[in-house]
Amino acid sequence: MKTEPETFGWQDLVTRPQRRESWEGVRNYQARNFMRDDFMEDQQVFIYHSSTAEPAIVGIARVVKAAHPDPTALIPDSPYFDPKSAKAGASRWVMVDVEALATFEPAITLKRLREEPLLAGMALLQRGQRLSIQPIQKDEWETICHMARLIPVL
DNA sequence: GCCAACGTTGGC
DNA sequence: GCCAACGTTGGC
Repeated sequence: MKTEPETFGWQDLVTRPQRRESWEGVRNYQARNFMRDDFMEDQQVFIYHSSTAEPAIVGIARVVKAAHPDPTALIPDSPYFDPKSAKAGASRWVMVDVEALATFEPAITLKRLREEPLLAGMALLQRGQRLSIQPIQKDEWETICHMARLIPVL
């Protein structure tokens, strides 16, 4: 799951009550469908910082609540307001709730990801890939988990 | 700030 | 339903 740390970063998640937050604001159908169809409770996800000086995978979170309607689509003042949802009277977007589990120390930079041959096929690294929610293969997950120390968040 | 690569919109 | 114009993403 990508996020811009200036808006909502790993440290923000870690310092939330119970280290949990609703992942609101995803406004792309394909990304939404990944959350809706593929995100099971207890599943683990990588959190990635984008649009920052050192883009990197920064930690692992766990899905604590599967996809449910994202109400920010109905709030006119929200940056995630969606007129079509408002007109229909129901949000067409979903969010999942996640809980911070462990921090990569050091964070695994995009540069290092690109340098790892085993990750050549990883979705994130493909040309033109911009989705804020992306699938990852089990072997890619394992490879990445071994690229840095994992410090449990507590 | 540039710009490639998409995704979305809306006139027809 | 096509597709040009426009908007967004995100690394660099």
